[in-house]
Amino acid sequence: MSKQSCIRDVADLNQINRCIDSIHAVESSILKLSDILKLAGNDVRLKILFLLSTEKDLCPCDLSDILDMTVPAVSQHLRKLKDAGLLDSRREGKLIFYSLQKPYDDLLKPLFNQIENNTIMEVLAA
Amino acid sequence: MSKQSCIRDVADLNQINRCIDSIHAVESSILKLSDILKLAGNDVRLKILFLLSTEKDLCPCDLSDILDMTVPAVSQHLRKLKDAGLLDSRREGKLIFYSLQKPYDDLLKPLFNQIENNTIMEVLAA
DNA sequence: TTATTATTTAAGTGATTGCTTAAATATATA
DNA sequence: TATATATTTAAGCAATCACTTAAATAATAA
Repeated sequence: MSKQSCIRDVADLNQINRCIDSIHAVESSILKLSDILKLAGNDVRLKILFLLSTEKDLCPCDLSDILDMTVPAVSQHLRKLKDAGLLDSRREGKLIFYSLQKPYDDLLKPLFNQIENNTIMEVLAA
Repeated sequence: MSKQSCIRDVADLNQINRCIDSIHAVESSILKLSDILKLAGNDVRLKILFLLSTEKDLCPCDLSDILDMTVPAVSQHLRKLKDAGLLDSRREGKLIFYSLQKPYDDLLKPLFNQIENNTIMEVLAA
């Protein structure tokens, strides 16, 4: 309540208060999820996540070849995903292999399913 | 094939080619989805989408009150979502009501379910 | 008409993004 | 050791983001 931005008397205060409560209840989940989606909301990173949802692991070098990008560019994306906890990494000699953390795999799976069935395009065509 | 960025002989060419093919097959879906996730990857917009997944519709004025934000700030977020086709709008007198387009509701629902059950936090705790 | 209200649009701004190139680090091999 | 390879880090930069404030539109009411 308090400072409303509009002075309409048509406002459904029930609805507004319900919404305020609803958002308040999930605030931290929303913040967490929006951080994850921000990372996934980049085509290069989404490709990396998509690939790692089926491949066991990949190194920056592989990804540079696959995505046809500069190695440092790939590395910086991997760093972001790693820092946010989406990826795991393990060293094997000169190579460093990145893999997708299970919980995030579960989280993103429904989206990737839509990609693989190409339902994304169909569903969003209308 | 062609220009590889690393000269390792350890590379699993089968894997790399499989990945290249796999990405190529879903390229346009990935681009589409990353655009959507980029929009959802902002806490204000994610809140708007979340609210509209349960509320029939809301006006900028409502959202300004609910989210405790300036009306123009809200309006500009709504514009982005509308431009991308995620939202519909209908005028009713002075008010303009925004609602979530069904296909996107379906797409986002699995994520919102995890939010409402607060499984997001639990699942991603480890 | 004029005034009020709801919304959008526009301009300005500081912060962030995603690349580039060059340099630094780490590991393996000769 | 010295050399080569894989990766990261750093600096620089144009582009984008998300807000702010002020002005413009649109619809209603006096």
